[in-house]
Amino acid sequence: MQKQGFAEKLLLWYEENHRPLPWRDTRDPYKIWLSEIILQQTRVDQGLPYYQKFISRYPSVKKLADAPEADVLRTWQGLGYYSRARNLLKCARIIVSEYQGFFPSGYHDLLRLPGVGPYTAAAIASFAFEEPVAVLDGNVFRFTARFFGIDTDITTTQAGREFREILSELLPAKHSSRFNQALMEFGALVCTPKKPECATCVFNVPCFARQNKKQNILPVKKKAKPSTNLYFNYLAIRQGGHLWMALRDSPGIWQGLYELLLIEGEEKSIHLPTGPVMSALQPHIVRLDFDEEHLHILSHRNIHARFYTLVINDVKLLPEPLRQKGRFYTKEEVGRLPKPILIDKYLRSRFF
DNA sequence: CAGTCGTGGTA
DNA sequence: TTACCAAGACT
Repeated sequence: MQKQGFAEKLLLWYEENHRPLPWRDTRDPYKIWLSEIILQQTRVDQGLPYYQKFISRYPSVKKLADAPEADVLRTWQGLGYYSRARNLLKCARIIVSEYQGFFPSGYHDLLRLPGVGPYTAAAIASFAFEEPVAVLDGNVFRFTARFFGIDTDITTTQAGREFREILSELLPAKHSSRFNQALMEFGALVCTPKKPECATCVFNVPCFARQNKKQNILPVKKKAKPSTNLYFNYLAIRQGGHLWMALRDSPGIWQGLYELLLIEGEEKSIHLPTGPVMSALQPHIVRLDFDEEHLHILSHRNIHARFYTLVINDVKLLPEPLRQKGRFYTKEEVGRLPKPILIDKYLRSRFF
């Protein structure tokens, strides 16, 4: 199949079938950047409401740059991969302070921004500035691997070089932005991971995977290593109408979000957690309840969480463990804090 | 380079 | 139910 014929067929399909999305027909780098960060490892259906919220609360990069991190994380709450939100804010502040509020237009300058990797830099350079660079996301890798029958593991850097070379060659001189978006949309709607729509696919005749019935083999992707278990005992400590919460400030899961008092266990246990923290709290406990274990699944962790509700008496001097990291918050304050979805769901069922 | 980082949807 | 995985980036 000739290069020009391929591009023409793809663009024709795109005009007829693409989804109308708010960031699609704009050249506004702010909107394109925002949508691309939100859509990293995230489906359009899940990301769309967040995009609307962000545009509504932060209509410009300047407004975003002025926001406190906790507010940005609260807006991001529920989307996951929270480093994206922290880097989003970092990046906005750099755009304002070092670029006078205007995004750089070149791939290599964009690549230096926090949270902007090879994919996102190419997407912004292409969609906002019509730079003729190939945009390689999961959709493009999948379609390309199937169509050309490439069995290189797409998680390797070698695959990056190999696929980039093929797509750079395929990229038309004109309408490269449209071409890139079309290829991604095609992967998302037709050449899907499971049960691709080969019967109606406009490329089904020349497609290697279709010819060789290897739609389920390609693309080749290294398997994720199995999840490990974590055992979280959360203490919802209440005093009057207040609830004790603390910031997770160390790098790792849920950095920047707020949670209840966490006592991590080594293994599954039906017993009340023990240790110095519990000992310090013990004399102040007025009431104690607990409920069944919640299993919270992350991409690489299984969190077995058990929540304990403690009501403690109104002492002047807080027990030492409670003074160190967090403090008591009112219900209104708790509602505004960014929280892991696990914590948010628990509080909605038992606290609010 | 391998490990880390969320959440929700699908088969 | 289990496994996969979605418009990746960072360390």
